[in-house]
This record gives sequence, structure tokens and C-alpha cells, in this order.
Amino acid sequence: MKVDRREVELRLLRFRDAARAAGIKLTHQRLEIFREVAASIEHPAAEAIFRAVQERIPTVSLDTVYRTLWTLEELGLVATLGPRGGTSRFDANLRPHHHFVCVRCGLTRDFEDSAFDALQVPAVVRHYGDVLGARVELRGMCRKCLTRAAASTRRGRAKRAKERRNVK
Amino acid sequence: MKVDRREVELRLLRFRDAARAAGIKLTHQRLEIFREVAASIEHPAAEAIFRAVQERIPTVSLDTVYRTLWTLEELGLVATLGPRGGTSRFDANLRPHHHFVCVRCGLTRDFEDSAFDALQVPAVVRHYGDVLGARVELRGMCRKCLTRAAASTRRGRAKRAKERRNVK
DNA sequence: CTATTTGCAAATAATTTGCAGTGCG
DNA sequence: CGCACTGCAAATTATTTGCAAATAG
Repeated sequence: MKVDRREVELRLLRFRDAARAAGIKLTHQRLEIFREVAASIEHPAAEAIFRAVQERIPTVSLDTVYRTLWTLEELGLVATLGPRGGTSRFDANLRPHHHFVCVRCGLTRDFEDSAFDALQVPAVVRHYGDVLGARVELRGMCRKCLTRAAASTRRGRAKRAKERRNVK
Repeated sequence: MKVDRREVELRLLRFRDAARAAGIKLTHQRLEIFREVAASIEHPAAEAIFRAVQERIPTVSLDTVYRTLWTLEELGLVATLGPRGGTSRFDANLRPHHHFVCVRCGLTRDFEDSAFDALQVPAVVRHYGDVLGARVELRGMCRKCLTRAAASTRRGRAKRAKERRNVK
């Protein structure tokens, strides 16, 4: 939750427009779910969005969150990170941008870079299909994990598995 | 299943070495599971690897596949695609490379490009942590989906959800 | 020999669906 | 007012774990 207030309002306006244009209903739930994604820089998963929205709409249900997120994705108002089919994380930043990803804890942050936006598509790739855009994923270790890294020599498998699940 | 025979053998040799160096046992199961990932260009998920290995070792269990894949990942012999924590797909291509991803069906293919390997890290990113490498994801539509795209105007939500799950 | 690793079955987590009631346009 | 939307509960799918038996080194 750190996106500029102005930007959040802008995204909400776009949402209202797109919803009207697509003929879908503007319910309280949808507004709050979208607001939550729009205001976060954490690229939250469905579960996290659910918990946050629940504080404002105590009766909201998890499946409504899922349904809404996929609806938003179909409308092109949010994007998903990573491959389809598994646990998805959502992003309401519609401007072309790229990601820094911590390989240890999964922390993901946006950044913009015009050079990355303009990469030349190699000829071999045209064989696979049509390219619509490029996303660069810079993989590394975030500040927090760099600090913790020293302490964590030798740890059990179970612990790692838990960390794997517990992405931020 | 299309990786060059020589390359597969090379990867298997590296696996034997790494396993010996790490002091883990070279079981029949591990060899076959690794071979399956090493020979595929599909970036298979655990389930798909399980089905393939099952044909050669009928008694293999799904959890052994999962455990083995995470062990291989810890040894640095396979990499995972996308964010941690959800459905993972695996890749035994250890050379620096990039991906073409079909936004419609999830098809993912490797390609190499030295210009992409050498991207300059923007200054802002250094604020987030240390960058170890870059992966470029070219997003677009694969040949098959380009063909099918024409036919698929207007389809129900349920159908789409099914497609989302059924990634290749 | 004996510490790892495996297979099984059961636990947990993540996501989707069917259906009856509710509320937006 | 009607049809899209919601909440609930149950179904499905994906992944992990505990434990006794099997086996690589």
C-alpha cells in the first residue's frame, strides 16, 4: 500500500469507465477489490487482497475476490505475474514496466526503463509467434534478504518449503 | 521432448557430478525425473513430469517427483519459472536465456540473445537490492493461438477458466 | 550396515463451481 | 423489476508431510 493517491484515483476512474463500457455492474465489492490492487505495490495474491478487503467489507467472500480479479483481468484493468494456472499475483500498473524479483523471498517491485521497453525482438523468436511486448525480470536479492543471508547457512528442507509458500 | 541428445547427456553428467559433490544419493527415480526435465523444452509442471516418468517407473509417486524437483532446484540443476509459491514449472537449461510466452495458452519457449544477457541495470533498481541476472519475457501469441484466435470471439467465463488451468 | 530416500495415505493450501438469494441499472 | 452479481458450502486441483519400508553407498 504505497501507490500515490492521485494515481489510485486515476486508476479508479479508468475502472469506472471500463466497467460502464463493458456493461458490467459497479458493485461495492468490485470497487474495493480493485482499489486494493490499485493501491498496492506488493503485487498481492488473491488471499492477501481478500484479507485487506475483508476489513472494509466483513461479509465479502473469497470466491468473489477470485471472480472479480479474473473479470478485471479480462477487461485489461489488471495484469497477472508469472505463468497462468497456478497461484497468481496481480498488478494494476498498466504502464509498460519491468520487475525486480528477489529470488529468495519473492518480493517484487516495479520499475520503468525506456531502454527495456524498446528491446529489439530477435529474429528466431518470430518463428514462435507474434510479440506484443517485453517484460524484463531482474533477478537478485532484496535488501532484507541480503542481511538475513549471512545468518541462514544450513537450514532444513521443511523450513525452505515454508518460505517458498510465504512469498511477499 | 525435443532437446538435442548430446545436450541431454551433458546435463545428466553434470547432474551426476553435482549429486556426488552434494552427497545426495543417485537413485533411479532421481535420474529419470531429471532426465525428463532435461529432455523437455516444454518447461513442464510437476504433474506432467510425473505422468512421463510413470511410464518408465510405474511405482513412482507424485510426492517423490515434487521432492526431487525441489532438491534439484536447491542444487542449482533446474530453475523455476514465475513466482515462488504457486504452481511451478521447471527448466533444466542452465545457460543464460530468455522466454517467449504466449499470453493466451501459456506456451513457453527458450531463446538466447547476447544483447538481452548484457542489459544495463538502471540505477533505481540498485535501491531494491543486488541484481544477479536478467530474464527477458517476450509476451505475445503463439502460432497455434493466432490461428484459433479468429474463431474465439465471445466465449464464456467457465471455458476461459479451464483454458487458464490447461497451460502447456 | 545405516542414513537417505521412497511410497503411501492423509493433511493442507489454493482455486473453482452450483445454486439460491440480493441488489444494481 | 430482471438479470448480473454475491455468499455460502462443497468440489477440485495442487502441494506438502509423517511414517514405515526399501535401498544406495
